[in-house]
Amino acid sequence: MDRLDRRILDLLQHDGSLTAADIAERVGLSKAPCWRRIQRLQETGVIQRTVALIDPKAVNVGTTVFVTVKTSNHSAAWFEQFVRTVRDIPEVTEIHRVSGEVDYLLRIVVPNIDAYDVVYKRLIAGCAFLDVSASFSLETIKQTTAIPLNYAAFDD
Amino acid sequence: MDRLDRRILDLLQHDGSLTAADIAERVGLSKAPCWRRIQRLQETGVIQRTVALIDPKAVNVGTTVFVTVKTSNHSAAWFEQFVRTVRDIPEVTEIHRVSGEVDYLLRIVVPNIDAYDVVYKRLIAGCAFLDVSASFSLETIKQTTAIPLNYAAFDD
DNA sequence: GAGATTGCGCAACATTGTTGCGTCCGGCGG
DNA sequence: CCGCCGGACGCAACAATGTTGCGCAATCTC
Repeated sequence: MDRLDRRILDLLQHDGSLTAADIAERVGLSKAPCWRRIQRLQETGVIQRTVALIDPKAVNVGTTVFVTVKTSNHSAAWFEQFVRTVRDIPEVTEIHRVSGEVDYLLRIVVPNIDAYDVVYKRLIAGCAFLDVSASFSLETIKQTTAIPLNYAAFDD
Repeated sequence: MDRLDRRILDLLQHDGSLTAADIAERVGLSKAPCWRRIQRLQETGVIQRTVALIDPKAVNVGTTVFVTVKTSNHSAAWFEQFVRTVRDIPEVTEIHRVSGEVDYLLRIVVPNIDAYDVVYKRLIAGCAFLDVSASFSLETIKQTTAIPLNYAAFDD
């Protein structure tokens, strides 16, 4: 993993439809070795996958909700039940166990508040919580999947 | 936008490297009209773009922090200054104005806690806050960019 | 300093993207 | 009831891109 790989990653995480020839030209390589680097980055899992990003509002799923959760039952059994409950709900796009006041933070994407309530009821039906608190996104000011690659520390 | 478009979108948001022929076969279409549908979805902005997803840990940027922010200055000028401050920080991957106890929620991606502190200092240098509270992700249980497309209400 | 290793570039071939055209189905007006 | 018209599909050809093998140069190792 050198500077070239980093530049390739940065190009691809902003535009995954770039051709190997495009990238080769921009990083100053010919297309075959560039393609092989991309291939290696995929096979080693540095590039997990490439996906299409859909405009949520264009498909009427434009409401994002952040839900914080507290549990009173800090057991492995509760955790497993919790994961089983939330992992397969497609509206739940992120689940983090976090430090601080709350125990878990969920990111939920739904068409509207009514649809959130359906998800909420499905949550509390599958699992016991000490507290569940929803915070609706009124305006998404920025949103990107790009990871900052300015940290030069990882030149192997 | 019909059922076929929805299936195409769902395939592409899980694997953007699928060829038009692959998708055509899975949705029961021949490749030309399928390609034209994909093209139309891109041109109308339903598909915003396709990107490569990078394993954060593979590039040593594996720490996610959720930062909630309160302001005492609810003015348009403050908002503009806030957006200017945070929008161009690459470590800040999401900015939401939210309902509830706090005013804004930021999602920040950094290599470690020290790097978060650098971002924090950059934040408070550019903008005045009533409160800033960080919550570190200790474990990412689920993470996806896929939007739930099970809502059949949008058959135009 | 010689051999081994790694990565690059060139060139050929396979696969996929892209376009034009003819056909079929469904809706609309005569 | 019939014929016209618009939209979407399928087929086939062509252009662009992905993919692979091979030879060469630079670097590292011993």
